[in-house]
Amino acid sequence: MKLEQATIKDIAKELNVSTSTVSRALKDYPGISLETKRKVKELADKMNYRPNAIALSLRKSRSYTIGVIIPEVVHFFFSTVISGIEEVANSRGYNVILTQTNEKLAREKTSIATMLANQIDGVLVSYSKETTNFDHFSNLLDKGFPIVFFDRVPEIAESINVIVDDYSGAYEATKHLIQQGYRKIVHLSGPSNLKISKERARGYQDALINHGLSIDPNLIVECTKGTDDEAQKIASEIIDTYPVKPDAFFAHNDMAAVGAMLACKAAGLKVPEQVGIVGFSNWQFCSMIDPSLTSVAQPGFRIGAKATEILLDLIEKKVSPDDFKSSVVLETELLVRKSSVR
Amino acid sequence: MKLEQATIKDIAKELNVSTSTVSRALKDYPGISLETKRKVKELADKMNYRPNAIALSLRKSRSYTIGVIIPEVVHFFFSTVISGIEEVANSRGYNVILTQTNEKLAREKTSIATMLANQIDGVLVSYSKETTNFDHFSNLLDKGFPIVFFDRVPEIAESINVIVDDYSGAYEATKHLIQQGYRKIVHLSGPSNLKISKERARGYQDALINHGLSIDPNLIVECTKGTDDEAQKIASEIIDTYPVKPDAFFAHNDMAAVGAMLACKAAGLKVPEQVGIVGFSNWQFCSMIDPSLTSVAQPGFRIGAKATEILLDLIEKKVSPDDFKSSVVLETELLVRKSSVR
DNA sequence: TTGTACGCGTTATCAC
DNA sequence: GTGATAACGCGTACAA
Repeated sequence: MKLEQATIKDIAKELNVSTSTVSRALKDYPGISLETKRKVKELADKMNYRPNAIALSLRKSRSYTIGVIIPEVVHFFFSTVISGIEEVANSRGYNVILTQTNEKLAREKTSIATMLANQIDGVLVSYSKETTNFDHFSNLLDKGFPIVFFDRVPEIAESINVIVDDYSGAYEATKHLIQQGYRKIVHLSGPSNLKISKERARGYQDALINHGLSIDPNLIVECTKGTDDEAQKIASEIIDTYPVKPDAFFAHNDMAAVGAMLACKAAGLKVPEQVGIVGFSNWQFCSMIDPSLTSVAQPGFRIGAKATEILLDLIEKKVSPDDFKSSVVLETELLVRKSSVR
Repeated sequence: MKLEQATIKDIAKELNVSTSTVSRALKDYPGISLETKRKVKELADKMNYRPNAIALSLRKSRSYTIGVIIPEVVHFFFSTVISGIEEVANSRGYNVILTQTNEKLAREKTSIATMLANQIDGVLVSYSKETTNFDHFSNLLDKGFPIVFFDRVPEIAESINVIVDDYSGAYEATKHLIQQGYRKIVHLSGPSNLKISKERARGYQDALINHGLSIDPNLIVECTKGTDDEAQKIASEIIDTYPVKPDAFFAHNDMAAVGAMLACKAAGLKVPEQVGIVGFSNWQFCSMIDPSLTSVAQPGFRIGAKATEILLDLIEKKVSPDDFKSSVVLETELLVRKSSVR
């Protein structure tokens, strides 16, 4: 159990020098004889000495650890973001400590608390669906604690945000459907308290208007859960009961798009001949399903990487919070596949 | 930046008592007057005091943090495992620090090293595809450092392993194909240095033999990368060039199964009428593709949860390593869908 | 009932 | 060129 890691003290004792000498020798400080330096380094190597990061943290009040708070790990987009975070943090010598909130506000708060107790240097956050009040974040921001939000970002003045251009992603997707000749386009939207949902809906609406189509409020339906089952039910109902049959679905995520596709198949509607479908996020399965699903790709890895770079720069004072008055926006990319081309 | 967290010292000064008194009052130690206790707690509350976990770690040489080393985060199975780990660790008051190796041995070694420097109490490992030598783990095990392996486990005596019953999962999958009347069953296997690959291949072979079929070595093909592209190429080649046409594919993972499915479609073969297909892992997309994919479900969440329970029990000395002479094996479940039923 | 002193591992500061 | 000491925040054996 006890790892019995060698300490600077052990080396000092063995060599009959002081701990300070050892410390300096190891760090190539000036004013240490080459001879001593050599001996110390040699022994350190032999004893497999590794500085105790905890002791360093205590001394410097810096842990070289950042926290990550996300709603869910089992999620293609978020896991991709984590991958980007991991990559950058690792290459810059930081550890990543992770918690998922499972979309619970309470969990979000306790996570922050324990992370702070662990002296993390900063935190990356995508908040839970339950979160509507941001005091637990603003308190920290006011004290100058480094926080970078990504994807799900609060609409408060002090926050530093990294997001994708949901508006233009949705705009391009809708425009694509229109250009393919679809006219009655349903939008399966996300939870309306999330800014990303609003932006996607706005992009959808503007695309319609700019192409001379009118907005039919009946064709905008909220899918709160975002699962394929839920979307399938909703889409089936629209197909069965609406007087004017829709000829396309633009879903706020890929699961919902699949739900719509299944509903079409069940109703005997051919995709893409009769109904066009576009999703959002470009999950792995998009290219595997039949017909393959057109989707708006979000650069998850880059979001994670960018957010981490900013956070670490903040921590290391290479940039100031004032440099981020407006959100950092990364571009989406529409990947056209079979589900929307006729 | 500086969070200026209140310390025990601040409270002591404010109240004109010693730090030890404060410490004891906060922990309800005997021999503290109710009055003092009340005052201390009140002020601690007011100052929003949180014990500094780093200082505690240093003092107790216990960090209440466990490390997790996995090949990839963007992976349905592994992210599910992480979720299970997170859940249990969190509920028992431990932090989780995460690194992905991207299947690189070098990364695996440095990860372990930095985690140790951070005084983690134990580590959960699923090793990289490059790892063939386990000295960097056995060294630690020999010193009694708690490690629990999951999914990809080393075949060394001292290791504590949590795995799924790959053998029986593969056996059942193959048996199912046979019972559905398929006879020329191809096995798209995984990298042969992974034990899980060997076990799955063994289950496949035993099922054939026990049902009176012979094993054709030509029908066992290794897919090292495990991507759908790779599998598609391999499957196409088999379909095109083999004298005896295969009528089923049992793949070591779902991606490969999808590759096989695409290859069949490209060759004009109907699934499941002419060719049956079964995958492994039950990724989310299995139910979304058409035809839906029969797959062997691995209880990822439970693997993560179980491995973490064991690790924490080891750390807290509730169990001894000797209690785990043999691997902990969790059962798989064959989820029959359309791709294998005619 | 409370305070003093020390140690966990490291480094900055001052002294020799 | 090297050593002694204090400090980071906390818990605890020992004193009072």
